[in-house]
Amino acid sequence: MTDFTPRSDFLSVLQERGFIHQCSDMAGLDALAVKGEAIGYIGFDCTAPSLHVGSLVQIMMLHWLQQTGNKAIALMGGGTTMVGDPSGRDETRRILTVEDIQSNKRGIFSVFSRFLNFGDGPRDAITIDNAEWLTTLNWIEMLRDVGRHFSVNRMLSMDSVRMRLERDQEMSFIEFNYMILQAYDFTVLARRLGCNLQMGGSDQWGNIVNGIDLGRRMGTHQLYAVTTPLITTASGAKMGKTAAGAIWLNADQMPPYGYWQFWRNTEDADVARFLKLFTTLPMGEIARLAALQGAEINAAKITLATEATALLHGREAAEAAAETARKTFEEGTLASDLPTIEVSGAEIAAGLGLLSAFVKAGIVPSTGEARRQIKSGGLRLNDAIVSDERAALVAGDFNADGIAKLSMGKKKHVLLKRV
RNA sequence: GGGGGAAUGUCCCGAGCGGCAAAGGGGGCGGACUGUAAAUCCGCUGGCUAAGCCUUCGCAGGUUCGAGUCCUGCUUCCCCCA
Repeated sequence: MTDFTPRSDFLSVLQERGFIHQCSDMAGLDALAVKGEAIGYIGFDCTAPSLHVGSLVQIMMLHWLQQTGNKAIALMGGGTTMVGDPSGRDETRRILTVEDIQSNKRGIFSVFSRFLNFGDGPRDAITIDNAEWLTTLNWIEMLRDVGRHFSVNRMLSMDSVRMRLERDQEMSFIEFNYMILQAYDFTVLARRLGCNLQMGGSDQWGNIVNGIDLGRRMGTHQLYAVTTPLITTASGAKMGKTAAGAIWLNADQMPPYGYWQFWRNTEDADVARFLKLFTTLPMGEIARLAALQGAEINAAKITLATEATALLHGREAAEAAAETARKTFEEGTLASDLPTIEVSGAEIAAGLGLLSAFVKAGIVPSTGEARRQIKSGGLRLNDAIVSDERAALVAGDFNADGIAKLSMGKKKHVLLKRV
């Protein structure tokens, strides 16, 4: 961003932590935030049962908005999800059923309570679903009150539309309307709740500015926009897509240990940036951690992992994950809260093959894959490399507590528990 | 409505004279080197009761000893004309 020096805590924090990609009017917004009068919202799609790390920057922004004495609104896109945002997509989104959207909404909301304090007080965060007003809209009224303010010429020139047209890709009318609905949301929130700020990812800039524009034409108070940069890793990959798939925020889809590991494996070059964005550690502490060199930077990664996990899953779960990792990687001993799979004594007595055991543990998808991994020396039983693909588990492979450890590579470990 | 083109290994892109478990990438996984990092190098990347068997090239039939490849019909998508 520019050299503007904000006076408000809100914009100061966002600026020094690297949240700001674009802002419609820093000075104007700053003046509101100084008085604690910024009322900002971010819309969240309900296309999946859980948000993933990609939305975390946005959530952190709402968190800071509230922490710095302003009001935060989490808008659930129950209505807009029925339409589908074409931004950043080169294909039409799958149309979800209303039931799917409802259950997705519940899953997503469970995450917000970790980052925001909800309630009825003036500084409490609130959540609201745009289905509330979008589903009852009257087509003719909508055209007269809102549609007249939109220029199709300009809509056609928007990135999300233009790209589709240039590539000769289909864009349905329903998607074409998405930006109108999002702009309309902004004005509804402005009128109902006094909302004056919309935040979002950089891909939302066009949609947000449309909302500001519509607000002006429809006579709301002045509205503002802030967008975050697209967060990629230093090697250019999008955040949150890894080997195993997306990094979900809901614990049932990504347990705290896995979440901790995700942050622990951050690239060197990303550590400082991520500490600023995804933890609430003071800037001084972050500067100290960022100065670490070479192998010492691992200490910073551990802090990053624990702090980020604590924000989402609580301090206790984060410490437990850190301890599990310490035992597993530094001591090479058994940590009891690694993922555990139970097997019956009878099954073992019958001669459970190692190949099947690895499949059962969910480490490999098929025995074929297990065989391949054995050939390249990737599988281990109790830390000993498995070389015989015909081997079977025997009683001696289990320790006194009836536990055997199966591993693939350095990072994947699963315990087998005999019951 | 008329004419033309496309669909391939269930991650993606993409070659494929009738003998094909099917070239090559990307991505991913494992190994070496390291620091649970990056970069680099090597290997692997349909399933199984595994020297064998089974299932894959949009769907359904057909020709053939043998079909991803040829023929017929269908579905979906794209382009041009109206």
